[in-house]
Amino acid sequence: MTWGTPRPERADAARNRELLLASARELLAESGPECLTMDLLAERSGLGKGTVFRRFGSRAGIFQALLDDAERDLQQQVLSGPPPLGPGAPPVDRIVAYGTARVRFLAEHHAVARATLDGRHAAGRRRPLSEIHLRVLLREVDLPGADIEVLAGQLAYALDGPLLLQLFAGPELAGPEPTARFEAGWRDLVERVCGVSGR
Amino acid sequence: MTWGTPRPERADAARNRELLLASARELLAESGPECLTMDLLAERSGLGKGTVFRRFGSRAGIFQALLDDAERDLQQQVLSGPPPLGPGAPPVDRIVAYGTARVRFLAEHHAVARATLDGRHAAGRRRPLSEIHLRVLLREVDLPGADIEVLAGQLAYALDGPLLLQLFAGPELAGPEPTARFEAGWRDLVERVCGVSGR
DNA sequence: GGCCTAACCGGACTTTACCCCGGTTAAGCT
DNA sequence: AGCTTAACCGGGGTAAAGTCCGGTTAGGCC
Repeated sequence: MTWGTPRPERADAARNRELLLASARELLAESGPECLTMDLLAERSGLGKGTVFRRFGSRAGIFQALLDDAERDLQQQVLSGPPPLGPGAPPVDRIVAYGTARVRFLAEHHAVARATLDGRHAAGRRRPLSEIHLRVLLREVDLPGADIEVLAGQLAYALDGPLLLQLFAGPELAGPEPTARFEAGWRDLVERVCGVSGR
Repeated sequence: MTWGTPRPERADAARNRELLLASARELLAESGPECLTMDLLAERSGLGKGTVFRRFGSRAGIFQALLDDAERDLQQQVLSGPPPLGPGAPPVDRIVAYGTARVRFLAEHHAVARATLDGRHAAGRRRPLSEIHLRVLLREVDLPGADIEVLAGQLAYALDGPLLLQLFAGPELAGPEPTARFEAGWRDLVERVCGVSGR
């Protein structure tokens, strides 16, 4: 008898989870991440504050959950969408396509992404989705002597870091101009790292 | 008449600044970053809480100031130390050497670096020192068609990100084993990006 | 259907970052 | 030295995150 899932989530708990996420999205759309407080979220959802913390652990945890939810779409496209983002294209092309998609994703959700870092009890840093996908794709490229684990981490941060910094600095310069530059920069970086022969 | 420096820092203010940084270092050494509260720091320094906030703006600001101070040493070595970290070596060698130095720096100061991110009013994200140095050095390498600004940002985050994530996860696995792996990974990445011909 | 227990819920409580503003003092000029 | 003013200092006040524990309820088992 194996305990893969120690206990299924109770039905009311799951309902409250969805309710809280929905309220959070509402508040976020109305007045931005700054104004989303735990008390307000609890009141808006008609629940107690203890419940909010039980579900998400911390303020940052809420934003993390929101971001995870949004990321699932991207993940689906990567796993089973059309190439070159999905399976079927050469790995280097897929890596480049992933970067483009990721840049757009971050540009769209930068407010939430930023808020996941907030707070003293920040949601335990997890290895980002990007790193896992990159690791898989990099293995398919012929890279003799490379430490794939480390390289995947490096590229994942090379992708997210500068863009987020940019989005931190200027509130709303998420226009097409700078993001296009990041997309081109990513393509260039990947081709340098993988060599043009990898495709 | 130019106002390069709008006003020199008042003598008492400068004294208090040093006093506060010294107290902060003490508290940090005694009981770790978690226990450093603004009230405690003010009391320990014999100053008011308002003064602490005036100097540093926020809790994260204190850690930022501490980190800046430590970074100045590294900066000195880069600007005027012996090669290959300092001037006089081929640019690619200097970039590799910088990575090694940076990895060790982060491993040593990871607690403070992490705390820099804490708090809702995090110290306004600045472009890290790494990015500026890398930009200068990359310009000296022949990289046709590269967007140096973007590339410098990418490499700066490729250097800091994975290491910090690692240090976040495990409290004290800052041993030589993982850092050596990051150092090797950095060398490999730089050589791939710059081509072996760049040196 | 009734019981048992573990998980859940609420909301009062504590802690802590951050704000504010009246009183004080350093620095420069005459 | 005396004056002016801008900057500094103190510490009480506020808001919001995170904790705790007694009461409640869902879901499995007989």
